[in-house]
Amino acid sequence: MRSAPNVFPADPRDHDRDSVAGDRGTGGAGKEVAGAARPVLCRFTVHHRLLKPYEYEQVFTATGQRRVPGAASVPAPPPGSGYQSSSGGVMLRARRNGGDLPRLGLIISKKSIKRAVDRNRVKRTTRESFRLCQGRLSGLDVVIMSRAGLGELSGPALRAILDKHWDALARWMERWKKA
RNA sequence: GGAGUUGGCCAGACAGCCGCUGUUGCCGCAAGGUAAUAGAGGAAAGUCCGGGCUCCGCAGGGCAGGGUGCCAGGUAACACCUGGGAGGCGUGAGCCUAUGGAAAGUGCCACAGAAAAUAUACCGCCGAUGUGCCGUAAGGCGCAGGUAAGGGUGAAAUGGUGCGGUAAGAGCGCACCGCGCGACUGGUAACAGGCGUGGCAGGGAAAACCCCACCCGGAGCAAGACCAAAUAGGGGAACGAUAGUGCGGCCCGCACUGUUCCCGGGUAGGUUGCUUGAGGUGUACGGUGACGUGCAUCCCAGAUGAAUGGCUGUCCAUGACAGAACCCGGCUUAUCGGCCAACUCUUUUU
Repeated sequence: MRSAPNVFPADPRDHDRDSVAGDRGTGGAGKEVAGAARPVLCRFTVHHRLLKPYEYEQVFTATGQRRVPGAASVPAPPPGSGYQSSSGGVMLRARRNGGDLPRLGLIISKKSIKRAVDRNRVKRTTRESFRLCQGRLSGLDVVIMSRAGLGELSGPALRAILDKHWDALARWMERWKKA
């Protein structure tokens, strides 16, 4: 016993959300205008995260580092599909995942940042920065690792470091698209 | 007003925008969308105790090992809390105490000191008693010996003060204090009080072993339970007028191979355990109190590569220590600043 008129306008809205590059937000009703005015790109859900050890392993294999010797389940990547950089206590590794969504994984070790409060703060700041920059990082799996001393940085300082990383990564992605 | 003691409370506030996780409603086949709502702490920490819960096991007794240690109560339980006793600190409110036994035994106590435990004679005092010598004598000098008052050493040296006593001294005698023992009185008890009695038993350490009393199974949510690809391949059933191989001269038959189904197993992964609880708040009653009982009312984080955040503005005037991971009760440690209540001391005024 579902009301038929409600079904119809809900469908196109859903498609807008799913397609990342969708730029046709000009709907008819007032509610839909408010919904389209929101920056749709700045969400951060479960699908934006690396969840399984296998997914982390793919990134490490693509950047030429095999962490677990027995991880034979990861197929050998084509050359040039991975990217890595390191500066300011932040190590970044990335690979193309073949899809549109960017995905983020965090490895913040207890060894590098001692206090749980600092670890949580670094994770939150990194996620927030990734969330705001994800429009330039589509189709990438990114893993952020921490080095010692990262816990002493303030929020703005950490954000500046991450912005540099995102810039470099986006440039690398542009070059690959032209080639 | 100043100084302080105890107990309790808060842990920047507000607004806007963008995000995250759970729950509920609606929409959607689903993925998901949308609205509402909730979303770290007083210590969430250290993991030092005590429990619940789970599995192993079945715990009745003994041994070993470990824990606790004045008494009574509270509690699910405790090493916690409350009340009391004893000792100590403080003018006081109050605070502190690893607070059973060292005359059951074994062992230890550096240095110093004569001696560190059956006490002892280094200095000192005496030399009444016995005796040697000198002297007419009074007496003197010695020896045997007496002595624990005084000195010195030490953390600690056979209880302290006073009087008597003596050759000098000594619980040798006496008084008071301290100590031990005995019965009595008060108290549930720890203990206290006075009475009688004993001349006094000797330092520390039980966080050395030990003795006494009481208590204690082990491992922990990565506990455990369930679903279950792939791979390996165990068991059972059914199907075989007919297949293949082996046994056999042949048939029946037997063994293995076959197809289908079921069971078992449990890896990757997933679900659950997972938050309604020795729960909070209010109130009445009982109790000095910890707390208990009754009634009413509320639902108050539940992530799992791990949510509770970011930016901007205003104000107070710069916000410390710090982040749940099965859950409770405690302890300990870290901590910027502030508020409230009760009480104490002191100054001034009335």
